[in-house]
Amino acid sequence: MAVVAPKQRLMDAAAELFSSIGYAETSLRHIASNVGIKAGSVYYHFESKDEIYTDVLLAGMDLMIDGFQAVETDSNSTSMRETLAEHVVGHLKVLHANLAYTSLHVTTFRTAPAAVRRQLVPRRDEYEAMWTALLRAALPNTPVSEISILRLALFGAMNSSIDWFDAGRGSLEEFAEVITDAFWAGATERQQRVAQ
Amino acid sequence: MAVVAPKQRLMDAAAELFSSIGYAETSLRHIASNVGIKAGSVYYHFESKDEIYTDVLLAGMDLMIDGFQAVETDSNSTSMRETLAEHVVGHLKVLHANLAYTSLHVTTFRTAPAAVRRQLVPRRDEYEAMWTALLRAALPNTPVSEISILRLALFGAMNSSIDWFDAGRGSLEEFAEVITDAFWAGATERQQRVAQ
DNA sequence: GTCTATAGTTCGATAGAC
DNA sequence: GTCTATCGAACTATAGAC
Repeated sequence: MAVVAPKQRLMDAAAELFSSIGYAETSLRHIASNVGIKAGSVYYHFESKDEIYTDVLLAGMDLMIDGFQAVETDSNSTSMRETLAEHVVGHLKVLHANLAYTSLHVTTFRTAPAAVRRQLVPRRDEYEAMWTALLRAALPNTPVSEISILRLALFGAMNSSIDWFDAGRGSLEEFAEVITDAFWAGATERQQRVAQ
Repeated sequence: MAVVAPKQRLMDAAAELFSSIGYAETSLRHIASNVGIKAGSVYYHFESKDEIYTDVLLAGMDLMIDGFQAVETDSNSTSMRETLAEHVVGHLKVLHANLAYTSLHVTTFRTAPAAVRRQLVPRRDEYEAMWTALLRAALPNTPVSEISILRLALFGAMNSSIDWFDAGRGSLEEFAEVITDAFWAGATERQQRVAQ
């Protein structure tokens, strides 16, 4: 029975603290103490605080990308409406199953050090491109500029749930349904209006 | 010709820095230097860094509340769909016209010191209640639990624009239209489904 | 692989001169 | 109302013992 790697345990502790009190407010002493070692020892595993941050953010985005691809693979949906719905559920499930890692992209990425941000941008672009392609396929008659807006608004709606979703008081599936209905009905209605 | 009050100038500088680099990363020395004074002098105007933060957040939320009420007063819309659209535009306009103040509620409020958060909660609740009442009036046949989800998703979609909206490449009105269509069409479609 | 000890910085806040 | 000077605390990161 393998023990969890120290590097992984440090990343878990760091992710938890980053997302609960913020990056700047989280000290290496605090991270280290949460895994039972001293601050100086952290430097055996990581070169800097920024490296921990970068690794955590990369891991978070990889989870989202893997989640998207898993939906593609498992899906046997017939309609685009259904495919979209599955991806919305998938996004929300991966997001909330790994909140400490994934929520940082919503909450703190914006003020991350430039060097950290630079290393993350390609991976984030990759995920965004997957969604753009999905929406273009689902709404072939919607102008590209509007697809952009739709994707950003959809991300905003889904990701805001990190602040308010409480697993004890509702299901992710219910939220996914409401959101999918909104964006699907709104976009198809607009398409019909333009077609007239 | 009255000069801008020093307190106001400090708040402007602080809000700008808080929103661009984050609260913890912003030093009093930096704020002070941006208005041409020294860090020690800030304490003549404010009791602490937290007090500046609280005042900025309160001012930001007051702007949103005033904006909502201004829409109510000016509105001569006939349909609920139109009233909702006006409020979406209003929210987005006030949000983006005062980004340094208002965006902090989206970006940093979550990790604000407990004492700061406590002083803000009533004011934020007030604004949220206005929107809940609006949505309940607009969608009288939608269950209350779903109104909650709709409001949170709508806020998420609207507020995410602080990260991506570029006044040079699109209009707030266009975004407001897309969003209003989405939430209106989705919610009304769901109502009809339930009614059947 | 973890420890102690500490260098070197920066921070919020205070005191007192002007 | 702003200044200088500084206190005490906290931080990242390094060096070297074990």
